[in-house]
Amino acid sequence: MGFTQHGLALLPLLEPARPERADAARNRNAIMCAAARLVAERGVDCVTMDEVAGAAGVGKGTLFRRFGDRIGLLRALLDEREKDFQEEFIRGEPPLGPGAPVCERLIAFGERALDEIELQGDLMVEAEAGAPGERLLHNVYGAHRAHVAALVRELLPGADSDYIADALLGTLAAEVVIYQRRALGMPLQRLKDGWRALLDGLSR
Amino acid sequence: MGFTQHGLALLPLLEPARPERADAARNRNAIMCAAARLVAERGVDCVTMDEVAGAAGVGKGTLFRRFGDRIGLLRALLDEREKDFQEEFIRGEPPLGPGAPVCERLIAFGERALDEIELQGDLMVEAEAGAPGERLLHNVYGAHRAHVAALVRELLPGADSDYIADALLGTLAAEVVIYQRRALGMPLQRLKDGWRALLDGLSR
DNA sequence: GATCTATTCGGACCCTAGTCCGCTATCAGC
DNA sequence: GCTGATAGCGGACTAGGGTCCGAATAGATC
Repeated sequence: MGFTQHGLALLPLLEPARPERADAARNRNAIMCAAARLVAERGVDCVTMDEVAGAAGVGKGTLFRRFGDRIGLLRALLDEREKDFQEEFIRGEPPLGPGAPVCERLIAFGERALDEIELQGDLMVEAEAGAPGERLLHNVYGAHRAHVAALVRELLPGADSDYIADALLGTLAAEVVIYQRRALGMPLQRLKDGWRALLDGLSR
Repeated sequence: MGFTQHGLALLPLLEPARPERADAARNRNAIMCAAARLVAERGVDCVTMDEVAGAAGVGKGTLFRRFGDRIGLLRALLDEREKDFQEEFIRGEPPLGPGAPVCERLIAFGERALDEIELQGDLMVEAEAGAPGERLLHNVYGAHRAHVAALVRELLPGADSDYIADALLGTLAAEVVIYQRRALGMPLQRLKDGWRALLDGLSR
């Protein structure tokens, strides 16, 4: 497994003026590989930062310098797939990407997001669980929000698209989806149907 | 300020068989008064459990024995008002209580919930920020969910009322509302209008 | 290759939530 | 009142996240 530089998720952000030093890059890679392995082996909530540092063969200071905090590290682990997702809904094929009818794109967006949670929900829940409100201020939420709001603006020209975007994205928060899937035992398909019904209801 | 026994929020829960011992009741009261005072003075995120214990004149063990954890203490602080809220929407006057048209009741529910967040949002955010998903498993969410789902079931007989309840309550999560109010600067009235529009959209 | 500076490294340290268990106070029954 | 079982108390202790700063290293410049 190989990881590239940058821990951000919004697309074409300017790279740092000076490239990262060789030892720093080596360590970043070692840390992310170790973290990914430990998380896969033991589950995200049974991995401490000390263990990650130990497994990567670096000191704790290095770990925190690179990733800021635990949440930062987890987000970095999710970053690759998130970039793919963003690429798909911004420039990818319909129905997720441009070209399909707006309502179809929204449906596809939700279904894709639910699939992603199905795949790495635990990690996402933990990564969202930082300081209260932090996830909402982060790039990932911002990108999703901007995308959904833009589509809603097309779909319902008079409506408060920003508010509706938050409302819709609320149903796709990993915490909520995991609760519905595990605690309530709702099948994935039911959530997809519900999402579609929500959009149908709003656009009718 | 005086606080009564019990830390739960769902309505007529059976009281413990044997009433709490006198010293325990005294300590509970001292702790809650101290906690309420410290939170009011310094803001909820600047109060540690040690400080609360110190200010209440009890040991740390007592604090944790009574309230389980930090979240438990904060929830207990919110409990009185939450009980009032539940009383209002279950047995109170219309439009919040029974008697008004279902849609009106839902609108009133959301507006009341938003007002509550306006009043003690910080505390609520912090109290919701426990282990991921914990808030959803708690009595308070359960009670709100049951209420909203029941109303939705009446309003839209064919729909997936449980799913819709989660979707609607997502917009009333303290974390989201605080984000909209503070980070995005949305006025409270805009959130109330948005809530109403959401319900109009769904019931149309 | 020597030198110099900015960047990075790493582990000792701090803070706070939460646990544990021997000691103490309460109160029901006598 | 006395007494014994039971519930409650409290502070020393642990664990894990996050900080700090002197030491070490990369890599640009000469």
